[in-house]
Amino acid sequence: MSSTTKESGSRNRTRRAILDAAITLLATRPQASLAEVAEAAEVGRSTLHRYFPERTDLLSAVVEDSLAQLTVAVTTAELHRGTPAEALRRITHAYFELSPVLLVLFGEHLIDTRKDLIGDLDEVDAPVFELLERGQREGFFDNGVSAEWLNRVLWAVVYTGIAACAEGAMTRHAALESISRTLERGTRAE
Amino acid sequence: MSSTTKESGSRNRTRRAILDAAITLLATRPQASLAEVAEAAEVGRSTLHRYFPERTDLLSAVVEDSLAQLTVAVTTAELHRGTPAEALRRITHAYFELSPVLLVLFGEHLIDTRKDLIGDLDEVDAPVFELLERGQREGFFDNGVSAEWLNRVLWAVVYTGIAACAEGAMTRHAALESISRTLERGTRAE
DNA sequence: GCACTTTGGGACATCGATGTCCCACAACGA
DNA sequence: TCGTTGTGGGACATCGATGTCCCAAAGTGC
Repeated sequence: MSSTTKESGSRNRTRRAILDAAITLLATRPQASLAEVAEAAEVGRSTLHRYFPERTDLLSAVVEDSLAQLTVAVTTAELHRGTPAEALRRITHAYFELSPVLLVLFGEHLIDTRKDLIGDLDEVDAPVFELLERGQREGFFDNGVSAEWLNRVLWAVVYTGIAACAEGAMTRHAALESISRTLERGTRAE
Repeated sequence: MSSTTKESGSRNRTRRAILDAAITLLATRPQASLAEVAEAAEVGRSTLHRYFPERTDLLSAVVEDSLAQLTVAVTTAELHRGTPAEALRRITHAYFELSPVLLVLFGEHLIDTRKDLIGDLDEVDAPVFELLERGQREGFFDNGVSAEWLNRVLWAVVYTGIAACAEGAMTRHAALESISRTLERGTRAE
């Protein structure tokens, strides 16, 4: 509930630099060493250890920060507004823009570190879940599968687009278009 | 092109046991140690090293074996027969049954070891690609996205179902049903 | 039963990642 | 300017994973 409070200002900046670098790096290479993270953050290895004494401390902070960013995105999307189709498009877009965060959260390494944060993830995308259920009730989304399944598919398809971009197989625009199209068709009711 | 040829018979059995255990284990824990692999295969660590001197040797063999299994599955599915919808259902089913193999191939750790095997993967599911293109030509599958995209979505959705099963969130039957349903709707033309 | 093959496990060296400590130096604020 | 705060890098100990070697024991086929 508080991370950018207190502290000297320069401490906050350093902390953010480390976190940003870690998220970017761990998104593509979850097994990256702390030395690599420090280098990516343009920070000494001892400084990194000063902020995050152990590797798990860094991992936890990365996941927490990712969840925080995700929360902001979900909240901003105001999924209760407009038609389910429109809201789906908004959240899809929002997820896509959070590429590194998605990658970090989707990668399974968080399982190794903090089991308790998995529950937080469910909490964070509760609004998405509600959107999916609302869409099902209103006849927009497929009722033949569970809302949980739709949620999983949402994540998977967005992830696929991000991965395709990362490989250079598609442009961001093309990926976003394909994601939206496939999701709309795959999730809507007859 | 040859792996179960020659050799003493007991060597083949041991090799298979190691490979099977490795695929199963690495599917869920790509970073598992060689000691764990040996234990899972009920084999001494020195025996493991005798068959696969280095870790990369084991990883390569695992990927090669996975590709071989995938090849058999794709060939057996005879994707050129029947309607695209039927063929899609067959390959979906086949992929799903190969859960651990899919997990191993989908996990990115293969990228670290043998870049050259990625091309082999494209080669292996070339028939799937052809199916998707055929379906597009015949008006069964969505023409608004690329066949490559459809292929990625196919993998992603099957993977999602497998993951859901692994977490105990769904039964295998429910997962397979959801996968098929979502894929059919998500990929077909208007 | 005998010779050959295969196996299991211990002992050992090595390597990279991690974590700790310390100290000189730079940055910053009153 | 001076004291406080933050930083970078080196030295070091530790740990787990990896890889090598060897030998006694179990398994296999003739």
